[in-house]
Amino acid sequence: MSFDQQPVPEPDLFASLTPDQCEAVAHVDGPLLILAGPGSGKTRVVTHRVANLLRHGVSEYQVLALTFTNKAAEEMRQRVMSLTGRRGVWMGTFHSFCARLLRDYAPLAGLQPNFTIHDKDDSLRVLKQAMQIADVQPAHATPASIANAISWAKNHLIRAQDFEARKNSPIGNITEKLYPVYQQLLLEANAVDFDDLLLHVAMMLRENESLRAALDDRYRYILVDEYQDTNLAQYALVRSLSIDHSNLAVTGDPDQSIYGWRGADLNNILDFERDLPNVRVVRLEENFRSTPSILRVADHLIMHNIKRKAKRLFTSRPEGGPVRLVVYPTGNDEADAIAVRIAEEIRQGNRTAGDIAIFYRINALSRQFEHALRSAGVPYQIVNGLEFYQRREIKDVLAYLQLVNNPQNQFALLRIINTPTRGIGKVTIQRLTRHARELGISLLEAARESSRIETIPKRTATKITAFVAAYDRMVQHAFGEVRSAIQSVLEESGYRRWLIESGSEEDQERLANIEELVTAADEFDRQHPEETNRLERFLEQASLVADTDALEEESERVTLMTMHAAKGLEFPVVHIVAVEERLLPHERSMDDPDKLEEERRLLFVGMTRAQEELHLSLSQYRAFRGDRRPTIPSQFLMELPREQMAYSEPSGYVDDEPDESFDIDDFERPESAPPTWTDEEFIQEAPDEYAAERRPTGGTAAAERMHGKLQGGRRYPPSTFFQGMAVSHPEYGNGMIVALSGQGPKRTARVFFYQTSEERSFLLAHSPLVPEGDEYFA
DNA sequence: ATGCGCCAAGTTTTT
DNA sequence: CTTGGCGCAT
Repeated sequence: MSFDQQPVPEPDLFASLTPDQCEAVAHVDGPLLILAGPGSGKTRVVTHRVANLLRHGVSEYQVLALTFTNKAAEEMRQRVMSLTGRRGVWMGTFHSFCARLLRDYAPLAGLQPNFTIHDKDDSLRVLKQAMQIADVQPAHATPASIANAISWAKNHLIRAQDFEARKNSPIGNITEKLYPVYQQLLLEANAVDFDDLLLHVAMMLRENESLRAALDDRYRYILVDEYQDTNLAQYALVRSLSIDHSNLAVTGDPDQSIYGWRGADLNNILDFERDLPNVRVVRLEENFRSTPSILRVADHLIMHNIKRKAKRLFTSRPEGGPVRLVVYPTGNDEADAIAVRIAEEIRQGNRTAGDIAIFYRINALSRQFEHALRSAGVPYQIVNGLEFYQRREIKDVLAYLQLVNNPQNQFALLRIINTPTRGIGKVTIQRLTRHARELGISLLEAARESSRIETIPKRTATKITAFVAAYDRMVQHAFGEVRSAIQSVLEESGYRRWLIESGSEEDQERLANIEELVTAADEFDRQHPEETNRLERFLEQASLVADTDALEEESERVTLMTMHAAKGLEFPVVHIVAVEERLLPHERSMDDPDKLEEERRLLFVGMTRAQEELHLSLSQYRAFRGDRRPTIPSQFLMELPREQMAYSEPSGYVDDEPDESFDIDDFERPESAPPTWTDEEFIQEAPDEYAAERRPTGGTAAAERMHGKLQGGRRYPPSTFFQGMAVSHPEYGNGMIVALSGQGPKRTARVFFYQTSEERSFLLAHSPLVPEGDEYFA
């Protein structure tokens, strides 16, 4: 093909791209590795490249783009759409792609096309049933740990029949027994779990060369995003589709690999060049997102990792303010102070709520921040674990729909046969199950003929028959709009009436959630008017949504989420909280050097989400399992260029047990980082004698204060307090702050006390005032 | 069969 | 501080 015949790339695809970016966008045939640092415009490059492919005459149906989240896929789809006006490119998650493929070729995996996708919760139920059937009562393995082992095996393409326990592995031995039983149960229910989606498809392609070749031919150009997070099953899948046409382009960053725990293999990206012939490698190292100070701190941290490809991050953005590190007395103080700071920033018009995000290591930490933000009147959204589709009432309704779609799904049936309660109890279910197994029929079929089962009393059989009749009426609505299918379920099952009549506050909320589900169905109906298997698609979508998919980017709310969920996002202001040992790094990752490096990468990912401001914080004490425990600052903090950061410690906490407590200097500090922290809040707020003590010895004095050497110091930083705040005083009881005045050490609060109905003023730096509810922790 | 209440346990990250 | 699981009483 001569140059002249190539369509000339229209300038807009390459305009305002760096030379490196252009190189990646212009690449057409052959394998391509894009090593993209954080904020390097990766999505832009990928979408422009897709547009460029289409301009080169590649059919949109020959392009397959695999992402990690639906959200990322949706964003790409939008951008390609606006660049080219075309919609036919398959963009989606690995899991949704596999689900679709598996529906087309279900029999090859021993399934029917209407199979149900189980989430983790469902899988655990299946596993528990498997334990009953196999009659094992593991003493040293929890169901969750066995589920983990099975998941691990599946991610490594080890099927039930191939699984062999390592010697002396108790969990391994139990898994060896249970994995086949578990798998058999899934198969009988015509169901798969998350990992099966990948496993079945990978195996199908491995064992069926003609199918593999056909799909390889169909998907000529494959793009994989976040390649550093792919596991063996995903790797096998992608590789088997790029043998005859190895136009495989992957983007990723080894420093952002944070899913090792779920089987992601960093070697997939580290060895990519070795793995494919003639790989073109493009490095995107210029960062367009963060200020230099943020980037330096992140870079300093990640340099402590051994397993990485050296990479240099640079930016031409303006310097910006220093990264802040703040130490609070307690986790509540931390949450309150951050909430108050955010409220203030918004009030002053410096930021909008949507500019700001709070990241934490574990979901459990979200609570206190939620609470604090609510008290401060700041709108927020949580991207979080107990998400919508996990709620009981939603899962109940979905179970009805799943049974409608897949009558073999005994797990769905077990969930709803007595929900709402209709007099079909444990014993009856046992009898039904037994009958079903003896005759080799499904549980639903057994229920259908319950009147002919001798062990079941007539009265009970009548109830079962009524249930089956209701079910049959639901099925009649299965093929139209999803909305009417749900409405039919709600009416016929009596679920709606059940909730209405209960009258409890909680159930009213459930009702509202169900209405929300109806709305979601409505929307789905509108978006997929011509879809034939509508209900099935709706259920599939419901199973495969990710936490982050629910994130509303446009909404003016502060975003709370884990650092894992933050991947791929960016915010002008980022707070990373609870940077403490056992939390970050997490205690279960501290012993293993590889896991420790992953924790470091996780913090790196969190930091590099920040565009303009980055705040790190921790507390000396944190509530844990009910009681309060002293914390240890994260070892990662000792790896930061602290001389370039703003350190502050808004309060001198008095500590009874100095030895066990917090000492930020317990760790080695690089020679290049003398402790000359700028301490803005300290200078502003602390009495002079503290400052005098601090200067000559720097961080040591700070550490001493953390040790509680300063007797009689205040417990709460003045910035904790705000107007309207409920406070408590040991002498006067509970009250509310009606006014605040003065600055720094002279900051004064005027408090109205309920008991005495009088107002008093306090110098906050010295008063025993505490936020209401915290008085017990003095 | 249901429902309440107690006790125990366990809490990383997620498609 | 929560959730789940189990046992007992109705």
